[in-house]
Amino acid sequence: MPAEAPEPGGPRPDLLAALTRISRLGSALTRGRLVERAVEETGLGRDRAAVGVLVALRTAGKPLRIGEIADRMQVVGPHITRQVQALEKRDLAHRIPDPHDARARLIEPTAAGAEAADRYLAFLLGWFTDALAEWPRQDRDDLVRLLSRFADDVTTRLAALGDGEE
Amino acid sequence: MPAEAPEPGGPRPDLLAALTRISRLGSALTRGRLVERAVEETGLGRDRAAVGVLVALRTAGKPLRIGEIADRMQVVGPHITRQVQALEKRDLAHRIPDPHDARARLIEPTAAGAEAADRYLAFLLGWFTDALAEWPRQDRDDLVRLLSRFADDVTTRLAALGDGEE
DNA sequence: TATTGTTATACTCTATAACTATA
DNA sequence: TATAGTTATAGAGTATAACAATA
Repeated sequence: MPAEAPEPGGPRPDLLAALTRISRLGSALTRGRLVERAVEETGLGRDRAAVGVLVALRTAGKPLRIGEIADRMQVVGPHITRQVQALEKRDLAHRIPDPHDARARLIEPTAAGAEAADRYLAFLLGWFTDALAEWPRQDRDDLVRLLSRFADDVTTRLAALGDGEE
Repeated sequence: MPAEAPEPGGPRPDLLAALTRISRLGSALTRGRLVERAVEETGLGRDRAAVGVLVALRTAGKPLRIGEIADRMQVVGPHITRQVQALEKRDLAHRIPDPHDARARLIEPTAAGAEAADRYLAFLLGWFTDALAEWPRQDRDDLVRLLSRFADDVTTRLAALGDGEE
């Protein structure tokens, strides 16, 4: 009987299958060769974590405080402190005083750092653009639209999980 | 001029924005409280990695060799060896001889292990079902369909990156 | 000689705790 | 007293290298 018209809110096996695929994809992207190649594309070593900070700064488009970077990347402060120190050593970022708060410093990519971040992003964007190149236009548009909304929805719900409770 | 009708294959800023969101979502899911809660739901400790193995076995629906588990999870063999040892100690899985190859053993969840995996999956599936509950039916269907295809496409291309070259 | 798995070891990313300086 | 950041330390997850047993 349940084969006819499943209730709109019920659990869906295809959703489970999709989540399984996405989960695998997530690990493959995080640890796999694509990001490795993209990091190599920056011309620097293969320090993924530091590149992540650089990308956060680049996409922000303005200098950020340590705490702001940590929030955006959803990691704790000390981790960012260390990555920024690594970036500074290689002249990819530098600290400038925060005019409004002497406790804080603003982190800003150097010209070399900004270029490295751009190469990284261009490589990834190109790769995914290729991956979608043969898709029908409508499907591509739908995917980007729905994926963005999905990510936003889920991120919001995850934040709620973190705060008060479920 | 580029505001009118962008060429179908060109780079899209909205794709970059979507990738940024998805990337953040990925980290939040991997390290965040949702999976933590789902793992707690199993009734076992908070050993995410071991639960991953259990889920791989459960979704396979049949006993798997160490190498098969490693392939599906896209990690190396020694890692699986250790997780399976942990599962065995807690009576969540056990090894049985492979009738076709005396070098290998087949890993099979115990009843307790299978139930734990089911609780984990049910929790996650329920959470995502809730997250999509207020979406229009059509959008939900499209998302699941396109997301699955996207994951498959990208996984295939990633595998190609690993093999020959690209 | 090639393959399956194990043991031992090391590395990457990230967290927690304790502390300093400024607000 | 609360907040921003740093230093020091620890842990989870996963990789690499060397090896054992069987094919």
